[in-house]
Amino acid sequence: MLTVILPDGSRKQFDRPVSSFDVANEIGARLAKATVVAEVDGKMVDLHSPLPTAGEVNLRLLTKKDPEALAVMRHSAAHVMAQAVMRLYDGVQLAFGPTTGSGFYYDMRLEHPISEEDFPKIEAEMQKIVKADERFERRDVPRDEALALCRELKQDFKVEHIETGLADEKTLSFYRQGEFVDLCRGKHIPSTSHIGSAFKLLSVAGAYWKGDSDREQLQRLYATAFFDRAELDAHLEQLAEAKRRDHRVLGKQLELFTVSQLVGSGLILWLPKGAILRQTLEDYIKSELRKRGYEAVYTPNIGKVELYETSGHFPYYSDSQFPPIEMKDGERYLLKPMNCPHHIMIYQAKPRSYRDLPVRLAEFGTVYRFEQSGELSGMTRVRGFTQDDAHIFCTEEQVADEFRNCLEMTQTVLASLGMNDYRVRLGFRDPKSDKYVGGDAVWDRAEASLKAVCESMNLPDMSIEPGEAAFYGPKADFVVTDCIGREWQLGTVQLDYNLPSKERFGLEYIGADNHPHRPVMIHRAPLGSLERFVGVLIEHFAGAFPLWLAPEQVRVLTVSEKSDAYGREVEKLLADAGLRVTGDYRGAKLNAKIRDAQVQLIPYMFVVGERDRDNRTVAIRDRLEGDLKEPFPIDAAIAKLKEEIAAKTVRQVAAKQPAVAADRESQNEY
RNA sequence: GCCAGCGUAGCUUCAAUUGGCAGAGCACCGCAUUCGUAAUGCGGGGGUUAUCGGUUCGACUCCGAUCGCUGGCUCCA
Repeated sequence: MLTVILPDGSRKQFDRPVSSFDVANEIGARLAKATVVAEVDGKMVDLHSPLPTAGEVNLRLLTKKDPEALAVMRHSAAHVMAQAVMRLYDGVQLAFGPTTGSGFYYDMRLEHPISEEDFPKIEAEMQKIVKADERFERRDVPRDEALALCRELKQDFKVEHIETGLADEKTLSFYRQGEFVDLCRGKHIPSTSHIGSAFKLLSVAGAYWKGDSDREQLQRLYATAFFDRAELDAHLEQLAEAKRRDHRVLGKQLELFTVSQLVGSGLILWLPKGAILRQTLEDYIKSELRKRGYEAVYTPNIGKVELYETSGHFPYYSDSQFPPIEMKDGERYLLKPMNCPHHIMIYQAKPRSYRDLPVRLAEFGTVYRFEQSGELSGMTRVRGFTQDDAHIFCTEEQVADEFRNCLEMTQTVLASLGMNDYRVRLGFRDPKSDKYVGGDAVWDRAEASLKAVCESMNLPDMSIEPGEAAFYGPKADFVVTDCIGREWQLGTVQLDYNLPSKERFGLEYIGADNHPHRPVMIHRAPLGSLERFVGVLIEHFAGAFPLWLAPEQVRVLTVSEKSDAYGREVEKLLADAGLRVTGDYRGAKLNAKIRDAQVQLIPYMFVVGERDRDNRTVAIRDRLEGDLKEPFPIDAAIAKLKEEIAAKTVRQVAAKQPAVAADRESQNEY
């Protein structure tokens, strides 16, 4: 006797073997038809797989209204897409086909290079399979049988995967729909008709087998599916909208930055308006640094190769550096890829006492890294960038407080810009890799203290990720998502017991005991790189910056030439008050001037006509609120803006794109 | 670096029948208009169709190479 408990608490009893589908059918034929997948005691199961014959189970029947059901359907759609491709092209070898946060993909090998022109054909074939309403049938088989089956199907990747990735599995499951059979963990929808017609192939890309660039490159087909056409349309519209606020598009439109072929790829040229953004941010960071006891330093853009051999950067990252500049006498200089070795030289410029610590050396340091050409992207991935860098040299006892202060400063800075949507990633070493300097004991100590500090701070969405450490130490990265769903590391705080060590720079300070001791280093950059940060910031505000950051804060618009002289007077008063102001004195109509300023996302427009001239007032038009109606005396108008600037008020942040963001893979490929 | 796609005026707004005279809109410049909260009218300039080579009577269009960009993979101190 089986007792099934439904979410509403009601119970049903069965004395015959039943599946979740049978239970649904018992409740109602319509429910049975609408159910996509079931959850038994919290675990997802196929609708038609048998329930236990005795005892009690909690059963949830999931329909397309349940978000979990969507991922299951998309996974099934991935199978159907693979089936369609196999029908259209010969010799298809399947690799992995998981779902993602916003859709799914399938990696496969085939002779024919798939292009977007093939998408309609593939979609049409998928539609046929959906119409045929093929059932998804699961089969669990012992591993030797599974191997035999995959060999028979000539699926080399699946054979390899069973032999390596799934070496510990005793039985393996396959799913079949129609003629298509795939090694797969599941779960799946009952039959292909549940996919409906709201699916779309999105792009094709290369992807390495098992993510290994030394191995074969496969074709990856990206697609998405929804239960309703309207949801698909909304998703596609969101993608289009995200593209419109891409920092590369807005950067050009708003004249913030450019890249010149002649200067070189990945080298940002800051245009005057972009430079204002950057300067304003730098000034803000500088004021924070002063408050927090940092000292400013300046260091050159190159250093001898030996410096970076000692630090380890040169041997570890020689591939991603501009090659050394070689002098006639054999001296070699490197464009600096990091600021820390230079700052270490400053630390070492004189003997240090424990009384001096912590020493906090800050610099907006420009560094150069030769990123692979395929990686370059707008301002977010570049070959030359400036870090809001600083290095803290402190005693072991001071580490926790210093580290906490760095994290806290980063949080303060992000919060002041309305950037609340980020996650914190603790990058620890990968125990299997040998790319790290320093012994295990040092690393264990560093990771433990970093973890303890972070756990005491309630950081958002914190995760520990092995293999994400810097080669010299573990770190806490602040990771944000851009408008098309890509994650970027911005702020970072890194703990370093290695560069100070005897094997590297052998840093010392004299302790209270009059003996030399080894300091600990913290590397930190709240914004990370100015280039990347501004790129993300452009998308964060969709180009509509808060007043304190806006390159042009206010524009004076004259109603006609009759108010020209007064307009220029107002403009001068604003400029004298320290505001970034321009005036529009064209012969155009006011409506046209307003439209231009509005399109250029200017926070405030001061409209002046003859009435204003006579009353010494301005009519304020707020970018967000429109005409404020009541005219302001000039002084009051200036005071209003200065107040908003002083408070660094953030009035509006671009709407999030929920379907695009956080595209992390789910683990259902097997 | 790898896979795929795309390069037409300042513009990520785009057009140009099967290969047959490179064209609009916006922006820019000039003239007229003097206007009170999202585009005034008229006129004008602007192109070696990314670059180089090939096929052809003829190439924006077809083929090849190079450069650049885009999406993804790998990498990211």
